[in-house]
This record gives sequence, C-alpha cells and structure tokens, in this order.
Amino acid sequence: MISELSEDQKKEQEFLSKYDPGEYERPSIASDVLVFSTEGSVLKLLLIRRNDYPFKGKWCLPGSFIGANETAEEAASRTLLKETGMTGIAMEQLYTFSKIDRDPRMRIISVSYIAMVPNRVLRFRKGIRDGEAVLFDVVRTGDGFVLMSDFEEPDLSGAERGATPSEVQGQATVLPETKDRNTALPEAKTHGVLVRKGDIAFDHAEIIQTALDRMVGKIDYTDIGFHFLDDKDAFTLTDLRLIYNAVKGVEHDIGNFRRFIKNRYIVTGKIINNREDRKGFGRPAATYRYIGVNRQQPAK
Amino acid sequence: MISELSEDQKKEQEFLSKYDPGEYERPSIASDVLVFSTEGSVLKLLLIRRNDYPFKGKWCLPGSFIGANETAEEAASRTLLKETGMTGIAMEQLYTFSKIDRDPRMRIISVSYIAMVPNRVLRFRKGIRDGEAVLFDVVRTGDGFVLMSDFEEPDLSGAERGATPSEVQGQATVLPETKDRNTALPEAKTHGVLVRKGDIAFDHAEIIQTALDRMVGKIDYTDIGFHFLDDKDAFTLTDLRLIYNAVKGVEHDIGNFRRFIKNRYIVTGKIINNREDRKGFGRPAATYRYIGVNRQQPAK
DNA sequence: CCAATAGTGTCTATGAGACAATATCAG
DNA sequence: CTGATATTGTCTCATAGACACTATTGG
Repeated sequence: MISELSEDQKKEQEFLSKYDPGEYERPSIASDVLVFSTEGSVLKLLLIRRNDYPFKGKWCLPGSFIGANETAEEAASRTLLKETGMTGIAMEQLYTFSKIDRDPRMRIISVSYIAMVPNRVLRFRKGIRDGEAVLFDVVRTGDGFVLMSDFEEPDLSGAERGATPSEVQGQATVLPETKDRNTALPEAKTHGVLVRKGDIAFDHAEIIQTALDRMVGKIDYTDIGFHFLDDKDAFTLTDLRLIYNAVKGVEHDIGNFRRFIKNRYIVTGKIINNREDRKGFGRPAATYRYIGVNRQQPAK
Repeated sequence: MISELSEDQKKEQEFLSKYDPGEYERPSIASDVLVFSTEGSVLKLLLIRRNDYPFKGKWCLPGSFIGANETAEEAASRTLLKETGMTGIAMEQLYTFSKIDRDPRMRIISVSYIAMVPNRVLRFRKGIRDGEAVLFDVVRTGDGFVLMSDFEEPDLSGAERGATPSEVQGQATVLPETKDRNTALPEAKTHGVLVRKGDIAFDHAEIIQTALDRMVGKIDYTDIGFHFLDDKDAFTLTDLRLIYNAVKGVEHDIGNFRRFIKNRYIVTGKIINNREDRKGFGRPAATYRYIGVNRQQPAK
C-alpha cells in the first residue's frame, strides 16, 4: 500500500516535471476566424490587410493566440469582438492547421473557426476598426476561389485609414430595398481589389478553401444556413434561398428549394409560419420563424 | 521611408517580444488518437488503461504532446507507432478539444485523430506493448455507446502484464476462416470488461462519441471505409459490407449494398474487378481493387 | 392591363429500402 | 442432392432537377 502510493507519487512527479509548461520548446497555439456573411446571392468574407512583416501588404484572416484561461472558441469570439465589435455570433470549428512553417516567425498551430454573421449585423460594423478589415465577395473559380471588393485600394503610405467598403459602396441601410438583395451570383467587378490565393498571407488561402468546401458540404444537411438570416423570427423562403445560393455558389430553383425546405424544416416543425407576411415589390411573402429542434415532444 | 521602416521594425519587435514562447503562460498542445478497426461487423477501438493519477485505473485514448518540430498528424503517427508498432496507417483529423479543465494536471488542448486500421494489421499487433492497451468492441446504445472486451481483467497489483486479448481469445490467425468474419452486430458478452462512459478518463468519452458520429456521417459519402480493408487490391463486396456494418452499427442489405457500391465506385472506376475470385464456403466471390481517384482522365 | 415576386404542380430520373429469385461453389 | 455464400432483379417510395403554371401585390 505504502509502496504503491509512493510509486504513484513518483510517477506523478515524473509527469509534472517532464511536462511542466515552459520547460521545453512547445508550439504556440492560436485561433483564426473566418468571418462569413451573405448579401443577396453573394458570399462575403472578411480579410485583414497586413501592415507588418511578414506578408506585409497581403491579406489574412483575423486571429489571436489562445490564452491560458480560454477555450479555442472563446479566443475566436474574442477575436471577432476585437476585429468587428460583434458578439453572440454563431461559430463552428473548422480544422486545426499545424504545418511547421505555416508562420515564418515561429511555430504556431491554428484552430480555425467559421463565424456566420447575418448581413444586417455586419452592415453596421463594416469598414471595421482601422480600415484594414475589408469585406470581400467570394467568387468560385474552376480551381478554387478569388476574392473581390469594390472598395478603392487605400493609400498605404498614410497607413492609417483607407476607404472602407461602406464609405465607398454607399450601401443603403434599409434592408428590403437594398439593390443587391435579389441579385444573382457575383459578376466580375470593373474596379476595386482582386485577391487571388497568392495574395493571401500564411496558409490562409488553404484555410479559406477548406472552409468553403466545408460549408458547401454541410449546408444541405445541417442548419448552418439559418445563422446568416437577419431575423430568425421573420424570414422569407427567398431570404433563405439567397443564402443557399451564396454559400453553395449556385442558383437554386425556386420551386425545388421551397419543396426542399418544406420537407426538411416545415413538416418537421423546425420552422413555423408567422401570421404576418412581408410586403415588397410583388406578391407578399410568408415569413417564418426558426425553431431549430423539433419542439413536438417535451423534454423528458 | 526611413520612418516607415523603423515603424515596421518596432512592430515586429513588439510582436516577437509579446509572443516569444515561454514568456507568458500558454496552453500545451497534444494529439490523441482513436485507433479503430473492424472485425466482421464489429467496430473495434483501442484504449489504454491508466496506471497513473489522475484517473488511475480508468481507460483513455493514446496520445502525446506535439513536439516543436512535428505536425499534429505526425505526433499522432508517432503515438500510433509507439503504442501499436504500426506505421502507414490512414488517419484523419477529428476535432480539437480545448476545454480549460479537460486535463486536471494542466492546460492541454488536444487535436484528435481517427486512425483506421485493417484488421489484419492489428491482429499481429494486439496485446500491444505492456498489456495496457486493449481492443474493445464498440456497441451502440440508445444514448451513445459502451465498450466491451472479452479479455479477463488483469490483476493490477502485479501491474506489469495483464492478459492480452490475443492470449485470452485465442484468435485464429487465418483470416478467411475466422469464426466471427461474417457475424452480425456484437452481442452482449457473458464475461470480460464492460466500459461505460463514466469509466473513461478525461473528456475522452466525448471524443469517442464525436468520432463515432463523424465516421457514421462520413462513410456513405467518402472512401474512409476502404481504409479498414485487409487488402485494398483484393477484397470482396462482402468484406466491404461488413466494414460498413461495423462503422454504422447497422446491418446492410446485401443487394442494396452491392447496388450502392456499384453506382458509387464500380461505374466510376474507383474500384475495378480483379481476374481471380476468392473461394470460400459458398459461391466464390469476385474480388476488387481500390483505385481511389478516377483514373480515366490523365493528369494535365 | 403589366411588372414583379410568391407559390404550386407535374414530369422524370435517380437512389435506396424491402425482399424475391437465381448462380456457383463444397461436400 | 443440401448448405452456404454470391449475385441479380423487382417493386415501391422518397427525393431532386427541370420547368410550366397560378397567385397576389403595386402601379
């Protein structure tokens, strides 16, 4: 008995001495955030222009180191708050990237998160912070994606505040009449910034590609699309369809999409019809409320 | 120009001093491995009995810290080699777990990997190492899973070598005649060890549950099932069907499964028919070779 | 009326569950 | 022949793509 205890104590001490933090070289761990949103049928992604070495002038994802007393997701939320001022945004872990030289400064392992932000929330927050954060259109290409933004490239010599998308685009703040609300997939822009994979810092192009693939793969089988809704308590099926268009990068047939949602969400009680319709240009549209789980059977 | 450079240099120094490893408290990062295999229609999982505090006597996943010069996947491979002697096993990242107190000793973030090991490979390796690693049957229950093993619980006071599954079960080493090869889903064992979620150390029950859900969700849409094949160059559709049975925890109709594989893999050229059939008890079975990618169009 | 948007219906192809029927071996 | 396993076929239902048609608003 005594012998067993001392044996155990020895082992525990062995463990603690062997793995005491700081005693040997360890990777650092950070969390990167992919801030996605939708506008009409266009998927949006927030990138930050780097003002420091390495990759100065290139674009990257917001991120930060994970502190000793926060989870990876909390670090991602903290980053989202710092970069955009937003809280309470739905997030989902994407993947953990750990290549040795993914950051030339030091060894950093990154746990990446997808944040799904409603357009309305982001509209009041874009141009965010110091004008280094820019919301890009995500455009699928044959071999991946490119990113486009209407904003005029800021003069970096001043290096303080470039033009922000809201300033340049002059977006209306009223949702239903926004000109782009019902548009098709993004077309080539005639001006602004075009960002290819090579213009993206670190391994963040790979992270973005992974995120796009993940979202396309999951939106038909999970409820992630609903996170992009401006108002989960009053949305139309067209609102939802445009989100699916944006995330998957394809146009969805109106009738087929309605049937799809009906089977998966209406008949299961995961969304329910509201009393009031929403009036607009044509025939008023029924609005729905997102419930999420099937509330039919009470919790036992 | 000079001013700009010094500004950059200042920022870079700021970064390095702020994030120099060891300067402030950071989480440690480890990698845990879920070693799965199949035998007949039974899914198998390798667990290790803990001989140290905390959770002494409970079961856990093999794992190790990620070194400064290896990726998370390399750490997982190294763990797999250390615990089972196996190399070249297909692995897939599962999820990164980062709750603050998931390990009571210290802050450890864990990147978990699923290893998919063919039965034949594992058969020559089980009873692995010091007899602390045991291969369990995974049995789905209404609210998750339990783990069962035929092996007799070793006397831990001796603490050196308990009975290993291979010793106790006395499994034949010849594959085609193994009695369990064509069996149905696992039945309750009359002796041996039953491990419930509460008997599992750390947050590893949650990790296992996540892995089971992931594999069930992916096997119908990806090729992960093929990693469990003893011989990717000569397998029968029954071999494959039993793997699907094991992973999903349900019996698959023979005819429907053949049609499923035909549509997804044979007509696409991802598996091709071999000349030689495999003889057994009844009608000889056609064997197939796994190609993976569609080789019809040459790489451009 | 027309333009615009919302919503329904219909034809067809595909995939999967249930299950019957046939084929080919060992003995 | 029988037992055992492999392989094919058939009926049916659910789902989804393509696309035509109807409904309800504003002007």
